[in-house]
Amino acid sequence: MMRTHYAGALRAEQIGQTVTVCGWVAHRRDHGGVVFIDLRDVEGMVQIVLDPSADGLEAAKRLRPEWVLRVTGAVRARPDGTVNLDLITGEVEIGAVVLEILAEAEPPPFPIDEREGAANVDDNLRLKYRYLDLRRPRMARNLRLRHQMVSAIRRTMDDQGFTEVETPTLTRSTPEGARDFLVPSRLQPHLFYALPQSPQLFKQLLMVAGLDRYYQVARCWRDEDLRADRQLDFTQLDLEMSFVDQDDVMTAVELAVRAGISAVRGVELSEFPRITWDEAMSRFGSDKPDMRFGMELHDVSGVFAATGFNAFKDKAVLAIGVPGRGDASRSQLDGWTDRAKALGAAGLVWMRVRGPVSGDGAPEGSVAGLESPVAKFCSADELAALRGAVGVAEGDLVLVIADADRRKAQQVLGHLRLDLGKPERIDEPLALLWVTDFPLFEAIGADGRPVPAHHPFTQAHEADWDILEADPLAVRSQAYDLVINGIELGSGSVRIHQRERQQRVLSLLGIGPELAQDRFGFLLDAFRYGAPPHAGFAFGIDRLAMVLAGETSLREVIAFPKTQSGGDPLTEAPAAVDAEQLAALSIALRPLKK
RNA sequence: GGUCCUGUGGUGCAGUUUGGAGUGCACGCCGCCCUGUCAAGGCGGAGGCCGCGGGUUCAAAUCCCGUCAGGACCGCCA
Repeated sequence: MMRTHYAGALRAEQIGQTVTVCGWVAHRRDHGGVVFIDLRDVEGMVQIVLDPSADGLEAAKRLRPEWVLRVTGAVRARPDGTVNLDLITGEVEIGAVVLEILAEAEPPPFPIDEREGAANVDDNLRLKYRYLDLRRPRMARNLRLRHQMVSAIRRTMDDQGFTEVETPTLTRSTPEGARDFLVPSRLQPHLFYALPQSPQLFKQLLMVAGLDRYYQVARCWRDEDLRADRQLDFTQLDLEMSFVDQDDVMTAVELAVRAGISAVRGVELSEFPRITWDEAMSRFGSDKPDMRFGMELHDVSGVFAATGFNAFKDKAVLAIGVPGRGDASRSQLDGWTDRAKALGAAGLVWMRVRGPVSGDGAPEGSVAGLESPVAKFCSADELAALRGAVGVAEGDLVLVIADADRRKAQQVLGHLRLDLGKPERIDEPLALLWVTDFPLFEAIGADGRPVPAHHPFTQAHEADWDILEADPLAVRSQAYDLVINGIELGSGSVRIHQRERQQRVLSLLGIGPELAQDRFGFLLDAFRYGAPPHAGFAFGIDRLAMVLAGETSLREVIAFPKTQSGGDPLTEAPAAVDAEQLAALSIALRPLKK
């Protein structure tokens, strides 16, 4: 047996025992006659003392940070006045009798401890030496937090009667909408597997198979550009249930998410509120609203219905009030205007609330107490009505976006709302909510076909099937998203389990019977044999862990993540392969375009 | 595909706006001293392709162009 105790787990109870611990040298403090070593292992740190008479004293003087040691000695209480309350093990120390060097170490390329000024190491360097980065408290803590969260979620799924089933990672393309990662087949040259964007079709087949309640902690792949909250490969809690409605799924998911949060935060959240997609867009300009703060959108189109101001005339005119930002500088205002334009708006109208609607106190040039470059184009009645609708007070700022396209105006203003109002911390407080009644289709594509908002297996509202072909954009779906602090955690839907309806939707999407049969005929075939009504959900394990860890990047909760350009500085993936490997796959590389 | 930020001894930064000697801070590293420290302390020392390439200039870490890498965002990701 290499050790008897974890170094970081020693407490006053062990005083008097002789123990053997193993770990890494965190610090060495050499006082000449006596040497202190902080020995770190997975549980924490403990102080090793080499007294002037100790056999290991000479060896201890050679020690450097990150050397690996095995130390045997007696746990003893620290002398009066030397207890270290900053250390959990700070009441005790080990008087070393045997000190064994298991491995020497070169100085690490960056500090392992996260003392002030050394916490922010370049991402590239951290990832190149990820095994050292993972020794640091932040990452060690995050990986454990993630495990505890997933562990609690798994227990909750088990308690609810779910069966975990693994599905293939070498499969064929699923119609999720993102680019597939392709894997060439050696046994069948010129054919390709695709890595799943989700186990969508397999879990529906498991419902046909009568499994009733399936879940999986599933690895998924999407070949799209990365973001702070998007990785090429990521993990979902994927689930599907038979003979259920939307509420049943939401309840099951909510239990799992709340258990995960409880496990790492120790808080029991109450039931998540639900709002419809239309309400989310109208009030927050986003289908994943951050509900931790107000600054809701106000539709003031009616106020300007007959305005003489052309920028507002015959447009959807939306406004938000920004509390206390009436003192924003011109360059800040210009910056937000640039942001609005970058997001596709024609411009941004700002108004400083400088005084009362009428009477004294309003500065020169203001109308209805509003100071703005465009105030002179609007009537006092219009601006007074605007103030009333937005509900601002003196010292506030009003931002107005006008656009012929109401959705675009909502989205732009929704972004500005986040830019100006989002709380600094990503994880406090926690505000989760359901967004329901997504439209079945989000737009009409360039080919004249509707574009699915979720995926083509999503059930429409029962009452809306009549207008599927006639007015597709008005069709509501039985699809629902879960949102945490303005981040989309996951989405799900009631599925179409009727073969005829499925073919209607596919045909509307321009996927004819032959193409449908070729791409997912196996699902349509399965529906011939008695498909139960079913519904499901999937949410991002990485994203939930990220928020609960208080991190703003997925990289901080993934052991070996990719950079923004999709590379791994540690393994240097992706990499070229041997000509022989390509030949075995019957693949020839074409020259890169300049 | 696009916009923006960053790149300076091993690490984290300042210096770049207004061109003038590789100047500075903290940590780390190496050596010596030191018996109660805990981010120990004291004394001494080493360490630089200012990401890379080109241009402007008498002179470039600093200005310009390109490029690479990392990051944030838009497009994309149902």
